[in-house]
Amino acid sequence: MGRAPCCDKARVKRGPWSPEEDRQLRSYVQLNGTGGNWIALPQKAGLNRCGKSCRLRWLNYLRPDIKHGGYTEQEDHIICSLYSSIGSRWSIIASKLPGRTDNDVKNYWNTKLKKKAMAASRASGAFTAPGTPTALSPDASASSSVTSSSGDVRFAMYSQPQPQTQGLIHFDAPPCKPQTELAPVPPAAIALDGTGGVWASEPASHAVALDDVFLPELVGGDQLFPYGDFFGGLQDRTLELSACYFPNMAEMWGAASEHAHAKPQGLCNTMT
DNA sequence: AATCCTTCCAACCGCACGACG
DNA sequence: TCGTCGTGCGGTTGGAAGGAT
Repeated sequence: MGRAPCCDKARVKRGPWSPEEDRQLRSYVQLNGTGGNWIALPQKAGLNRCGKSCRLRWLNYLRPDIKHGGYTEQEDHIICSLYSSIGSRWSIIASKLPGRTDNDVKNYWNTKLKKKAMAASRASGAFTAPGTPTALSPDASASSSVTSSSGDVRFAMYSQPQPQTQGLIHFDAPPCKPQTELAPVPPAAIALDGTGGVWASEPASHAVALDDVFLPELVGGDQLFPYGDFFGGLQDRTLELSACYFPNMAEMWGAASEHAHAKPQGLCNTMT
C-alpha cells in the first residue's frame, strides 16, 4: 500500500493550462509568493489544480526568468559535457544554465542534442550510444530500444544495472570558455595540487579533501574520479568541475555576494 | 487533399528525501 | 524512533504540430 496521493485526481483539472489559469497562478505567486506550501496554493489561488501541477507550471513555464529554445553552442557543450560526466542529473545540469529548467534541458537533450551528439561522436569515432547493444553489454538482450506510441524512439531501461560509463557518450568537448550569459563559477574554484588526493585552493589554507568536493557517487573508493577523461583530463578542467560538484554550491553562491543573483532558483543546498 | 509518420514539449507519475511533530 | 507531509527529481507519456508521401 503506497502513500496517499497528494490530491484527489478525480476532482482536479489536468492537462494543458489555459491562459486564464496561467494568469491566476502568475498573479497569485507574484503577489503572495508560494508560501512554502504548493499543496495549499491552488485553493488559495482559486485554481482547481493539483499543487504539484501548479509548482511545475510555475517553475517550468511561468517564472519570469525562464528562457525557452534558442540554445547556444556554449550551452550545448555544457549539457553534453555534464551529461557525459554525471548522466541525467538534469537539475544539476540546468543549474549551470541560467533561465533553463531541468525539464527543458531534459527535453532538449532527448529530442535534439542527443542525436546531434551521437552524430558528432560517431563521426569522430569516439562514440558509445545509449541503447546501442555493442556499447552496452556483452549481453545485448539486456537492453533494447522501443518505439513509443507517438513514434519517438525511446530507449528502454536496462534490465540489469550497467556501469554508468557504458551508457554514456564520450565527447571531445571543447573547452567551455566563460561567457557572461553563463552562471559564474563560484570564487572557490580550485586547482588540483598534483597529488591526486587533495585539492588545494588559493590560498593553500583552503585545501579540501577530494570526497568533500565531488558527489560521492562520482568518487570511487580509491579516490579516483572516474569520469575525468570526459573533460579531456580532470587536471585541466578544474574550474568547470568545481562549479558542478561542490556539495554546497548554493551556499557558496550565496557567499559570493556579487554572484548571488545568478544562483538558479530551486537549487538544492546539498546535492545528493 | 488526405493520410501517415515524425518530432517536439508540456505535463503527469511515482519515488526518494528532508522536515517536522 | 517513527509516521506523515511537502517538495524535488528523473522517467515517461499524450497529443499537437509539422513534414513526407
